Formats: sequence, C-alpha cells, structure tokens
Amino acid sequence: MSVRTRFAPSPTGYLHIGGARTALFNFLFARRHGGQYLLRIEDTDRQRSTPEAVRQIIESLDWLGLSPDEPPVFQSQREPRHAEVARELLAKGSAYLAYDTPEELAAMRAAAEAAKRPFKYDGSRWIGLDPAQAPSTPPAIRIKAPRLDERGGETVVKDLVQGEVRVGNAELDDMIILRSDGTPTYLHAVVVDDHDMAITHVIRGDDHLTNTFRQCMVYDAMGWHRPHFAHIPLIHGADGAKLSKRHGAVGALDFREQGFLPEAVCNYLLRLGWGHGDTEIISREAAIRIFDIADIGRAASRMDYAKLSHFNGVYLRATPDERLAREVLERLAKRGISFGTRGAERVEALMPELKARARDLEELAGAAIFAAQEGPPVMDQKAAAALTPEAKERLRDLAQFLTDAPWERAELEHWLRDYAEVKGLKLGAVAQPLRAALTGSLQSPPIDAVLAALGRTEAVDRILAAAEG
RNA sequence: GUCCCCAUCGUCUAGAGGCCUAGGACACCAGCCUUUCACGUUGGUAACACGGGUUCGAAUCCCGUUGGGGACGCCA
Repeated sequence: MSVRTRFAPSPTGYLHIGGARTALFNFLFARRHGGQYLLRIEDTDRQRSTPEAVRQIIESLDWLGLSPDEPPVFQSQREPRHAEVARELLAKGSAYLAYDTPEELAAMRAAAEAAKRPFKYDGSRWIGLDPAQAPSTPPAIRIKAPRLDERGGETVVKDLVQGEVRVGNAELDDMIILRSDGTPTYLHAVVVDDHDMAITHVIRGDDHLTNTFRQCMVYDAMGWHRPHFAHIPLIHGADGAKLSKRHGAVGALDFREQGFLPEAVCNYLLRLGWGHGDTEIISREAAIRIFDIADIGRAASRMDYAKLSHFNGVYLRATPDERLAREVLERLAKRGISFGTRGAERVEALMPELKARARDLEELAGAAIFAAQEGPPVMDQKAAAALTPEAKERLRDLAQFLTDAPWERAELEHWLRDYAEVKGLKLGAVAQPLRAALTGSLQSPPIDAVLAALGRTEAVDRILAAAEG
C-alpha cells in the first residue's frame, strides 16, 4: 500500500514554525517512500476559521516548497459524511443519543472539580432510552468508550516516535462525535477524513498524543484499520515555554519577511528534533533520501534564532548572485529606495563580496544600498568622523591618482598598494577614507571590489563629493 | 488535580552496555588570515538532572525522585 501522509492545520491563524516542521516531516516521509503528501484544512470551527488564514497557510507552504500533491481537502465540506458515520455508529449500537445541555455538563464538571474528582462523563441514563421518554432538547451523539474490562482494561497505541503508549480504559469516557446541531467534533472528523483519504501515516504534534486514544474509539468501533501514528515533540521558545509571538518571529511568513531563505528554514527545522549523525547542512534531495521517523527525537526542542541565522548565512553564500540580486532589489524597492539599471548591475557585480558578509536578505539589502543608488552615499556617523581634513586631502589626491588607473579589480588593488607604498602609508590609511567616501560606512566589501563595481565616473564623483563635504 | 510524554554542553544534537578521556554544530572566548567588516581557519570554556538497582562493566537497561512539557470541551 502506498504511503499517504497529510498535514492538517486549522485555519485559525497563521502557519507557525511548529506547524511548518510538521508539514516538512510529512512531506519528507511521503517522498522518501514514494507516496503522497496531502493537505487538509480543519475548518470545522466556523467561529474561528477564516479564509485569510487558509490563504496564509497555503502561501506559507508554497514558500517553503511544501505544497501538497493533491488539492487541499476542506473538512467543513465533508460534514455530511461525518454525520453519516456517526449515524452508522448509532445504528450499530456503538454510540447513543445524549440529551445533556451544555449547562448541565458545565454543572457536572464544576461539581466534579469541587469534589476534587476527575470529571468523567456518565451517560448510562441515555443508553437504551425509550425514544418516547426522550427530552425535547436536541441530542448529541456520543460514542461508547471501551469498558474497563475490555482490551485487557487498557488501550494501547503503538507510536512510531513515542513507542508503545498505553492508557487505562478508566481514563476514557464517552465522547461526543456529533454535536446537537448536527456538526461533527474534531476528534471524530479527523478519523473519518484520515480513513477516507486513505492516510497511512499520521505524523503530527505531540499535543495530539492523548487524543489518539479517543480517536481509536472511532477506528475500532467502525472496524477500520488504524493508521500508523508518529507524534513529534513540540517546539518551544528560547525560554522553554510554548512558542509565541513574544519569542520573535514564529509565523512562517515572518521569516520570509525578515530575510530568511526557505531552504535554510527547512534545513534548520529538519535538524530540530531530528538528527542524522553529525551532518547539519542537508539539501532537500538528501533529506528525502535519509529521512526516517526512527531518527526523530522524543524530547521537545527550543527555537534558536542564532543557529537559524547561521544556517541562513550558509545557504545565502551558496545561492546564485543573480537570484540574490533580484531578492535584494525587491527589498530595496519595498523600502522606497530608487535605483536604475546601473545600480542593479552594480549590486549583482558586488554580490559575491556582499553575500559573504550577510546572514539574511534584509541585512544584505542594507549593505547593498550604496551600490544601488547613484551619487554620494548617506554617511553613517563613524564614516563621517573618519573624514578628517587630512583624509579629505588624501581623497583629493586619490581622485586625481585614480583618473589614470586601469579599471579592473586586481589592477586597482595593485594601484592602491603602490600608491600607499609611494606615500609611505599603510594600506588601511588609504582604504578607510575611500571606504567612507564610496560606501558611507567603515565596513564594506574590499575597497578594490567596490571601486571596480562602481565604475570610474561614479567612484571619482563620490570621492570628490566626500573631499568637498 | 488526574492521565500521558520527556530529560547528554547555554541551544540543536551524536551516542542502540565496553569503541566515551562523552563527538559535531550554533553561540561565546582567544589566535591566525586581512585594506575595514565578514567569510575562512586553529584552539579553548562547557553536558550525561539526582538517587537506587541490574551487570565484570551503564550516558545507554529497570525503579523511584526532581524538573519540564502535553492532554483532560457540544475547540481544533
């Protein structure tokens, strides 16, 4: 049987980094085994689900290169089928109509809490009820939990990550599968959908582990084969608490915004909670080849932005200059920075040097401004301070000197070295004023590269402007 | 509170009873490279939560303790 996995987010918000990793693992596992990877939008909570969230989730997955192999399934559209299965369970005697009102249930729960007893629903009075005696309130359908003496008194789930997990039947109670308004509950809908979609491996967050026991009630009552389960540990914030906005970026699209490359984010996520010896930088292709559920760790892991940045830098340096230039120019345009064809060319020409110095696209864009724009750069404080009267004098001299220089990077380097030697100066004493004049900063790519990329006219203009200013 | 899961450097991890004087990566510190900043490179600090077993031998197996996390809805 072909492997089929699914990622099943609920569209109540943006796709966060934990969900992205779940999607990645599902994708990788399916690819590894030549199967399909699907997307199911769990939108049965109409109050909280929004089309905007659906859009964002799909866009996020697309950005990460994790688009599903088939069109997404919307759980809300499958409600008739969920109800049908619920009725089937009713007919089989595996479920019954329960007429409790939400208020009554709340009262029962409160009473249990007051008595310091764990709340366990008891619906025995509804079982075998004469329909004529039934209350007029609309009933919910509840599935019968296994009784204490069934299955050896406990329910066992063989989890591919967590191992054999067992829970006493005493912990399970009759759960609602169809609400009194006829809509299915999540725990029920998930099972029906996974079954109908022929999902073979359910890979999802750890937070669903205990719910799995309840879902098994539906599988077992319907006589369906349970899929394989793999519950992966959650991702926490740097402080170990549940990941939230205050930890920084958590939405997948936030990372795009902040200049991370999708390949880097995926690689980082892959290494969070999963390991393969000492290898860290793993391409998508390699990941598909080596990904194995058995290698998923069982402990929760923490989000480490510093390490993500490092991964991003590695990927940035491996990305073709042309693509980076395009990304950078887009970001500059978004910042309202104008540039022409010449500027765009300069940015790309300088990209090999620029990208070695950046960890993300935003940083890269910032470092490329001086190359993109025409005319003298905006001076930062340190650069301005470096332009002493002596330095300006030096620049005037250099402008003159460079008029005759051959305009090619290696040649320029020689010229500058010769110049410094003749003047009895250290190269730094020549390079730093030039750097300030040309880039507006004291930190930039090698000055010969900057000169070469800028072109003689532009370079000399900037040098003179700094000398005058 | 009840149930479930987890536990190796600050962080991500390697480790399937002897290969462990516990390895790699990020971060941090120091050196090298160098026209600045990076990149690169060399080295360093730094961990098996604790207590009992089992065993000739335990980071690895078992049991407790402690500490984290998760689930307990007519939410998903």
